Amino acid sequence: MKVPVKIYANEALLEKMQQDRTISQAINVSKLPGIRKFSMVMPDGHEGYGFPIGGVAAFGEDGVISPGGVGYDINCGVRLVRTNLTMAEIKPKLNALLDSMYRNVPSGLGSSSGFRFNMTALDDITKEGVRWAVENGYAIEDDFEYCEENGSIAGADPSKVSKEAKSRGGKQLGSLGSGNHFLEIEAVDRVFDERSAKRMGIVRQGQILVLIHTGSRGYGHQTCSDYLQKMESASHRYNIDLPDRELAAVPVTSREGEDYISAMRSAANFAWVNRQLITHMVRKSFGVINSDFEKLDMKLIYDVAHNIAKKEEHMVDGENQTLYVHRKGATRAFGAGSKFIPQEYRDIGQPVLIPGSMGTASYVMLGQSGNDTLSFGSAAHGAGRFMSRSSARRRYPYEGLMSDLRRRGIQVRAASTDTVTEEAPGAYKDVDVVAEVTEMAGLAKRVARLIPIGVVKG
DNA sequence: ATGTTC
Repeated sequence: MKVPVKIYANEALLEKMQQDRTISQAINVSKLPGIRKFSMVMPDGHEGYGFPIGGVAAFGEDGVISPGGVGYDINCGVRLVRTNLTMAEIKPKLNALLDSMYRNVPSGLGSSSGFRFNMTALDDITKEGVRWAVENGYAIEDDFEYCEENGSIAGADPSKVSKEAKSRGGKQLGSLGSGNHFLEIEAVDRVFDERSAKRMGIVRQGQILVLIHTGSRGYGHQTCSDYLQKMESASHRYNIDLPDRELAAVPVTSREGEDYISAMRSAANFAWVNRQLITHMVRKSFGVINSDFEKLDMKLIYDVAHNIAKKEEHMVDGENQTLYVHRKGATRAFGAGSKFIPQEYRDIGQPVLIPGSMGTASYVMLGQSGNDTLSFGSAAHGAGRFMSRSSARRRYPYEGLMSDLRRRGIQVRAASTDTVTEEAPGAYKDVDVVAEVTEMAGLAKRVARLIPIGVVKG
């Protein structure tokens, strides 16, 4: 090990991590060339491909970049949109709203969207990200302001993305996908920090918000696969000693490394535009509540990436260093004062969105000052899976699960019964515990707890 | 996560 492994957990979360390969995977990561300070696991960590999910690792310019440290779903992430509606106003129209959202936003495995972009347009989109969406009428100016990286990460080069990735992804831009991806109608359940909540336009208990969780679909998946394959042989060529072949990695300064970074950034912009197009359709869907949805104040609160590697400056051994921070199932969580936080939030910290599993709470948090030293400014990304998909399917039969959710006041629209059972609340860790541990560790602090009243799933 | 073993 070149650096220690640091795990943020309480006893129960740690015990769970000890039952799969989470910790041995974090140890493997700690052996990679050029790693700085720690190989880390966030409180929601569990076993993943090569790197643990919930893993954070930063490499210097003498170090490596690894697709396994980003994940298959490049820039999988979450965005939160507010409304000025209350629970009482929306309740009578909730079914119509969910039907409208389910109709307007294609979901499910292999789903394609109603948008059609040719290859030139797709390349422009992945170069420019949300800036393209603003210029083409799919976003308002504020949407750009309230995305991490403005939803437009620099250095994307779609010529480094395969034709296959483009042809898979092109028809999927503006679709939700499957697995744990969702659209959720949330009601504010509890506010922990009124001043900060107000800054985000969260002003009362029972206020309705919309949470959108999806990523780069087949475009990012194919890009990850392509580069894992290329790097497997390249890793050997650069004499990188891999403790696990799933950790395929190359020097950040190598041709293969630079190509992957350019392709990954293209996929990241794809994901931001995907969440943006879905936002556009969600806003339109609210037409069933008010024919003029612009009266509903549906502003973007924030959009975070939780599967990405970012070039950032951090203090290491008393000097400012350029690092490639891999966050896989982990959220950037910069504290107050960072110039990378929108002006409106700069004195309170970067919003961190922690979605729970279907039917459980989600959290709005803020990056804490001092987090930079602790975790390169990172926090958890969700509840974290507790049970395998197959176990969840066996344990939670569809009909019983649906009636249980209905009893708790949660309406569900889903493309697949298997997806619903695989995503049963019991298949995940307790998000309340993850949020509490994240706060106690000094990574991010709780601002608001949200509870779902309507869910659209793939 | 994913045209879920192209």
